[in-house]
Amino acid sequence: MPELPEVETVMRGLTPVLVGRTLTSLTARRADLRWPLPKNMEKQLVGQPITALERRAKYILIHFQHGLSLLVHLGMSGRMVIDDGKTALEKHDHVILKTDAGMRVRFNDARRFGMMDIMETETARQHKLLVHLGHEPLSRSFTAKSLLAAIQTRKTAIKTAIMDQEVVVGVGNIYASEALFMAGIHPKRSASTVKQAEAEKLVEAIKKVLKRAIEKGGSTLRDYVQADGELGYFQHEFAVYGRKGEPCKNCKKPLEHMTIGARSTFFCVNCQK
DNA sequence: CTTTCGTCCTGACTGC
DNA sequence: TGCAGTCAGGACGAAA
Repeated sequence: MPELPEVETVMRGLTPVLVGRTLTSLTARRADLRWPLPKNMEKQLVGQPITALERRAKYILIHFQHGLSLLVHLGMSGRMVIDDGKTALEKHDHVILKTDAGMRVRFNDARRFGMMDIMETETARQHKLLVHLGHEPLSRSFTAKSLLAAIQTRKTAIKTAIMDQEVVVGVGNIYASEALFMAGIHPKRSASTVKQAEAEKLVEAIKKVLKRAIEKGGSTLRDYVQADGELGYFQHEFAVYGRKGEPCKNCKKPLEHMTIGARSTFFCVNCQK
């Protein structure tokens, strides 16, 4: 389940394989993922040098020299598998990229919640999927002040609010539970009731939780092509997520579970108010 | 405008 | 062991 740290890790792993290389082939093995794949992907991108990779929210942008960019979202089950192009393709390998260095990148996505699109690099920020995105959580612009401004009129649960990409991007279901636990805020609290001091703690917690996860991903990136060629899916140590009934690491009281906005939520009723 | 809910998809897991 | 049913989840888009 790729959240921001996973996407960041995948992007960092792809960078040395792709940047500075020329795309020698691109094969779309089906016409759609979540939505139809762009028309003539191959014609638009093959033969072009890749100049840079970038992450925005949970999207990866692959920039090409001729001014087009490939936008990729991993969805729920999307993976980027790097290999030398000599092994057999696997089930759910939907899009295959090859470079002039002989490396192959396979976009494998069992559930097909992922997506790809091609856009002009210059106007990428105006793309309908990117234009409404809120602050990057690890940027300086994401502060208690900016968070409060975004949520002070919102009556929805604070957990739902921080998962809203217009408020702050990249906080998915898992890290939302983790960050709220770290900040001592009950996930069901109305967002509008969050006070300045709590917002400060929450912003701090979101940054810390995400940074820690990226560092863990980073540690597995030393040899970015792992034995199985898979990038960036590392073991997490969660404080609350998936730990219903287990003792709170803080107070030992059994952790609780509830559904908020149709999403599984874990918290400590004693430590989070 | 805000908020909720349905939807897409398939593998993993549960219960009988 | 097999099968049916349930759950998981990002984010759009429709509905309330």
